[in-house]
Amino acid sequence: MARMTPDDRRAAIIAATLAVMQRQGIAATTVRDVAAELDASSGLIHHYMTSMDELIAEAFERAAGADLLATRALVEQGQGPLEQLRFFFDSYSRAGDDFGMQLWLDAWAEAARRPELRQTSQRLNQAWQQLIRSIIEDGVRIGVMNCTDPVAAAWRILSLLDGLHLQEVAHGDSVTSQQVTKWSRHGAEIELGLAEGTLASHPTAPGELT
Amino acid sequence: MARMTPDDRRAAIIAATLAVMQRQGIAATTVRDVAAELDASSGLIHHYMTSMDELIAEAFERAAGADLLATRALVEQGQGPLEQLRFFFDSYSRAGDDFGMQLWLDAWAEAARRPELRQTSQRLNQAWQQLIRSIIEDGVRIGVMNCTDPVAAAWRILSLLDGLHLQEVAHGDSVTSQQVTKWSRHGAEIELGLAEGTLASHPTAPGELT
DNA sequence: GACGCTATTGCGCAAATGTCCAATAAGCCC
DNA sequence: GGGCTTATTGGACATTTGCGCAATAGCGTC
Repeated sequence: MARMTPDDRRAAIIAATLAVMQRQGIAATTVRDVAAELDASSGLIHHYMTSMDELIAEAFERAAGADLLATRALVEQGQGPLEQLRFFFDSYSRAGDDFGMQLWLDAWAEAARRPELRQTSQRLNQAWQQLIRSIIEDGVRIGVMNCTDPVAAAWRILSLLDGLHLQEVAHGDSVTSQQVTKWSRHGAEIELGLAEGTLASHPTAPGELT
Repeated sequence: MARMTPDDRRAAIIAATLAVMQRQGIAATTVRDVAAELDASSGLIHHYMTSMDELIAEAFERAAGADLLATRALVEQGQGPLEQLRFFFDSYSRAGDDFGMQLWLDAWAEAARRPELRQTSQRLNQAWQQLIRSIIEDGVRIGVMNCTDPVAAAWRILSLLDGLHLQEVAHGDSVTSQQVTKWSRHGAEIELGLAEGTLASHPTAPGELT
């Protein structure tokens, strides 16, 4: 294997770990799999990471953190809180695809037993909630949303999204992807006193995929 | 080890598995741990269970199924849909204590890799949703609840509960137990067009703990 | 071109895991 | 009490895991 600078190698290891994690889930990710993905030796991973925990926590943070940044960036392009919330849902459906969501399921379950992973997962979930909360507070301030407790409402909207996605990813045909999209948006409409359809997917959202 | 009838032994194995699962999580439950809990040999477990998957699925079903039955029983004691829904929340907070909920987190995450567990988990989640749905349909029929899509509303209420509990169990101090109770009930009130406080914990609910 | 630093290798080790199987012994019927 | 059924044992086996270590090789410096 070509010799690399420590920074580059570290980044490459995390990227490879991420690929394996997405393919097999956190629990089934092994040092040897990561090494194979890198086409390198297993010893190399331990030369950079002191433990498997550290490796997993760091890779998860990178994956989930990237989703958060992408959503934040898209939200900031929205004109006003309503469009911002619409973009939020657009982006979240994409970030919460099967791969990403299985990662979150693993992280939540493993959080009880992996302290580093737990911290990362908690911090990112709080960041998601704050993103929603600030949109709601803006919406209330300019009078397009109705909400007496933005903190609670933000946790509810986030939890509803996660709970629905969870059913879709864990059980497949209980709840379909379209239902998650439709039901979660409608839930937010009810929560914030919006007319039905207000949060329906914006057909010309910037950065839209498919 | 004393010789037992197959039925009794099978029940004992499942009970022991459950104890280990609660202590260590589903992913970390091993045949040897279960055998040690039983104070029996590891071979005995495979004499009754064809695979580890079956063992785990069956133990999970027993634990989660009991919670469902308990909640159903309590709900049936409610006079009218409003009290029934109140009892539902009372019972769910109890069923969803840290042990029970961590089990669900493990189950959802492991569902992708354990087909039998996946089936069990999916079936039970659907049963929970149907329980809520039937309460809502009754409530709409007699005019005390307002809901145009009981199926979607039931999934939302269940997912909201799961999503909030998830934060509480996985992250501890992001969301407190009281907030889960308060926020999930208020979410259902908004969803069903009920006055705030309608679903607040009933002080004299039968079978109430603590 | 020689030298030194260190990225990289490749194997070995100990522990853990699911599964299987021949041997043992406990209860039941005659 | 003898014999049959089968619950139960206890360990063997192959595999996988995280981790450590001595050896090797790539790259910069003089």
